[in-house]
Amino acid sequence: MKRDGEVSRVTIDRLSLYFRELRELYREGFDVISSDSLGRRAGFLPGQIRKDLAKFGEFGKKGLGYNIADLIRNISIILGLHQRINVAIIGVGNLGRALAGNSKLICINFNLVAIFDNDQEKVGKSLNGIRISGVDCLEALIKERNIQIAVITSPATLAQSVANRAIAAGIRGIWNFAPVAIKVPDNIALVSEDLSSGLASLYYYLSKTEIGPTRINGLPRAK
Amino acid sequence: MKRDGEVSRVTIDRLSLYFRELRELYREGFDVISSDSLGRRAGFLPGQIRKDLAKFGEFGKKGLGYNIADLIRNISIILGLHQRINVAIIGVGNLGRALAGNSKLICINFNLVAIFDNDQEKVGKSLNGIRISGVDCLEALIKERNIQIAVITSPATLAQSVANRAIAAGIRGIWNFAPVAIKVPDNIALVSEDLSSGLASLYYYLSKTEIGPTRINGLPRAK
DNA sequence: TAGATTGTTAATCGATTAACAATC
DNA sequence: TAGATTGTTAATCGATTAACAATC
Repeated sequence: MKRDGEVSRVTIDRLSLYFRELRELYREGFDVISSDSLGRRAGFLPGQIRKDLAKFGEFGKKGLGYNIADLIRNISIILGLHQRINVAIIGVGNLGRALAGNSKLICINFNLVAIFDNDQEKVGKSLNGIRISGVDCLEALIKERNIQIAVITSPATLAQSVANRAIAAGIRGIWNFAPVAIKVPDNIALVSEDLSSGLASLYYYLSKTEIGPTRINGLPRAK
Repeated sequence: MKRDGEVSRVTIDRLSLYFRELRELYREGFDVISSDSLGRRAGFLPGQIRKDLAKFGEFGKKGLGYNIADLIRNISIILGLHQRINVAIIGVGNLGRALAGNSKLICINFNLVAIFDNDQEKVGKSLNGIRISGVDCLEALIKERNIQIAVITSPATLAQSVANRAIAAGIRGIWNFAPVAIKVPDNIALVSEDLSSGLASLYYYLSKTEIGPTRINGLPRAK
């Protein structure tokens, strides 16, 4: 998602982490927190938290800090989490299953209303109380159930065509987990999760700090 | 992972995306590619690709472009993907299962040598040919099998303690999928996947472009 | 050779950090 | 009041983009 131009993706990402930590603090019974303590718990500098929040309003009290319940409510409105958005999952592998049973994994309660798969063995069964439909019903159900976000957990080979069809049927956002770069028109929001890049950066880090006999004899390095 | 200081995490992430696209190009039978075409396919500006690669060496030929097979090999060495690193997965939910059956989802062939879960029902069964062990065996197996990376797919409540134990047992990197901020010593590489932030940014984008009756009456906006 | 494309430098842009006056 | 902590400005830092000479 490269459009927007107002508030950057990194800011929104951090906001969702503050949100997660604030809900945990709330659960633990705290009422108020300073940017300093929140930063220590969530792993950010206090100034960054204040700056991020200040982009949207004045939520704190000088000398006191932030009221946790209020801030949770406000971030929820900022991120638009209060919206009731219908979501479909396309592709019932283990990842699709993991996302379908969301509440523990994803700290956002999304409104899953359809699940699709090509496999006739799976069609008709249900997942978390929702019937799995054939991908041939994609367009019909997207329209019928007013689905706005498609979560793509299909194989990479099918991702682009499934995305095209979902967009043509009226979807407005795509959350792509298939390991492939999919293309969408400018007015469609696209977030691609790239599950392997995290692992790649671990490999990279480990190769640089490797000790002992397995030492990599280094590539030419810049500078 | 905030340490390092040489090449930034965003660069490494992009490198892993170039890698993925290059392998696809190779599969499609291409021999050579320019930064321009690669950029068009993977969604980056050609100059960015050249710049990223130039940090590690000179891999292209002026006037011609990059040899695909060579570049795949070189990026693989840069990222350290040629290392044989033993990996454990801790927590057998659907996400753990998805990652255990890696090859399609993750474009990196990691060397999974142990899987842990607390559930006695699961212990003893196998997943992708690997026996699930009780978490009580964590330290013993990490040492015995020389495991360097722990993938945490346990519930959030257990993540920190499991991380502490894995680190004490000698692990060097953690790939965390539990939705909680875990703390590790400076010499341990940590990559936390935050699965909900992508969804949050979709909600944010949709709330800003909402049309029709559901229009959000805006929060105060910066600037 | 002429056209294409790299590697790299310079210019721009944006994000993070430091610092502090305002104020609860 | 004194101490704490915000919101915000200014300084720093880093990343992206544009442009081009070198050269295949």
